[in-house]
Amino acid sequence: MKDFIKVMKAVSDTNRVKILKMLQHKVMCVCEIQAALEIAQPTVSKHLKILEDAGLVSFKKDGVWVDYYLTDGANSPYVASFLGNLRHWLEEEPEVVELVKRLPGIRREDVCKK
Amino acid sequence: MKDFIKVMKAVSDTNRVKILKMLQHKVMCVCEIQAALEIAQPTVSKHLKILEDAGLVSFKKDGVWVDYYLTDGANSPYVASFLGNLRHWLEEEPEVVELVKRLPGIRREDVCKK
DNA sequence: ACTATATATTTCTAAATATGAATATTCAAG
DNA sequence: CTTGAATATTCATATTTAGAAATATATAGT
Repeated sequence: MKDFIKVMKAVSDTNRVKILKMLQHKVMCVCEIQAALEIAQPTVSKHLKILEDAGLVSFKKDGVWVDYYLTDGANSPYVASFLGNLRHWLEEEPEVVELVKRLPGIRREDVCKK
Repeated sequence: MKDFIKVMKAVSDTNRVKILKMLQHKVMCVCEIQAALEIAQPTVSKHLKILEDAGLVSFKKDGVWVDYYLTDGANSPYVASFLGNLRHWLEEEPEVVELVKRLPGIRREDVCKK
């Protein structure tokens, strides 16, 4: 039950859902996500930790950058089911459409290293 | 997005998930649910309202009693998908197994009207 | 109409949560 | 081994949420 609730709670926040929707399109580092969502960097890190604890995302370090990506949900039926459904869910949602449209223009070379 | 989050939040609470799991087995009135979960009656009513707002349950008045039951999720893909999955999810969960086992013994004739 | 029972609503409190500012850590480059 | 950039952690605060006690509403039976 604990694991189940953890996953559901993780996907009960708008910003976290937006992160998942973006990660459907490409692997992203923290500062890219930050730029896309326009929220503070620590807030992004915390959201990512919650998503990771739930088994929804994972990361790979690449130098200074930390690349986050969607998991395959192999160790949680809830995660697997959710990520599968999310592929077609919220595709028409204005906030998501807008985000995804801006996604190609958000590259770490431009966005970070201010 | 709003509706989506509403459903996810609704299913992010242990007691509400337990209510849904019980309603898979039978229609229940508020005092039966209260007896099963052993929490205060206003708390049960509030949980039921949250579940209803999310489209997960509905109710039918029967005299003084209010019978709650699972919806078919017809007006929300999120609800439909979730309730479908929940049928096989958490079936082995000790808390749920225990609850369901006690379910036949919880009848309004015995439980209410103290 | 009066009473008793089932349910809903209001109100308050404690705990959980999202957020950002400040700070710490990590890592690559010089 | 410093410096600078990316990320994580800590801390404080505002909002949300679960919970129950008190109260209100509704309905059946008398």
